[in-house]
Amino acid sequence: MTSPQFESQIRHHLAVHGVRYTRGRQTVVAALARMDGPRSAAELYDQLERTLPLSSLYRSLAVLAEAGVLSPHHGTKGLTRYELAEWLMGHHHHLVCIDCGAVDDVQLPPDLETTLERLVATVAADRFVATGHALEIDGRCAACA
Amino acid sequence: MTSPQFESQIRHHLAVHGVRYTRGRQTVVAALARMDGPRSAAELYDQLERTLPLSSLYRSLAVLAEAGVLSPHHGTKGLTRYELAEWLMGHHHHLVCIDCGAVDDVQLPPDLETTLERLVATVAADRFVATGHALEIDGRCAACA
DNA sequence: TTCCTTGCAAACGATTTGCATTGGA
DNA sequence: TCCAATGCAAATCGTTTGCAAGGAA
Repeated sequence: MTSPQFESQIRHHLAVHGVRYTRGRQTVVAALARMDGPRSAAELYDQLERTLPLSSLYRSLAVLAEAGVLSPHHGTKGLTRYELAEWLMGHHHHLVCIDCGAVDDVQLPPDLETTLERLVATVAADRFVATGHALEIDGRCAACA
Repeated sequence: MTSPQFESQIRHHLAVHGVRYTRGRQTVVAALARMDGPRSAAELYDQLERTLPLSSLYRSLAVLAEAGVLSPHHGTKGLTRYELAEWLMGHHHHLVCIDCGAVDDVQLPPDLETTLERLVATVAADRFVATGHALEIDGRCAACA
């Protein structure tokens, strides 16, 4: 199912947060771990061959996101897609193809990530308490260029 | 209503695109021009004191976005917020409140924007033809902090 | 006239919730 | 045991659409 290392990290994380890791929730996490990008409730529903009711799916996604295991990603058409949180997947940014819509992950070289973090801190400064950031780079992927 | 310079630029842009600049559409643009960040249909509806029916509002937003006068921004809670396109507003980034979902515009100081552009160019490098970028800074706004 | 736009209400699709039942610590 | 999780169906909420009436060219 889920890669074993995620399995134990998540189990521990949820235990600490007093959240049960039930079969339904494990199923959702396992499905997402198999994916190569964020997925919506409907997409997971299909992927799981409709064995898990949509309402349960939504509830699992909400609980797991609340617990910090998943992070929601709001995309086109009002769909919310979820992916494993950054502490599991690693901090990354997105390359979004303006032609085909494909989303690729990019990890910045440490020095650039540091630069970006300093930049964010400077900008947020007094008017805002920054807790995170996301850089989206728009352009054309190799296939579309 | 709308700052006169926007008024004429938009009017010309729409004429070129064969799209009428009706009173309803002018109202929507004027309302957005007064805002300091992207706004959803519901927010504009309230701002306009419910004088403009929601369905008309949605239709105006769709037409104006399609014509390139507005750009949509998909945010928390499945809401789509719109703002004047960058060719009108100038390039900027967003501060997004993770509690209330409010979105504020930030313009980076020129040196930081330059830094960011260099960073983007470096990252995109060979695998991607970058045409733009968007930095989202997540955190808590003054009201929610 | 001939399109395009508007308003109202009904329709939609994604997500949430009430409630009775099941399951896990 | 006992509270949390689940499933189903009904309810919500943002958004879209059908249709008839109101402009503008």
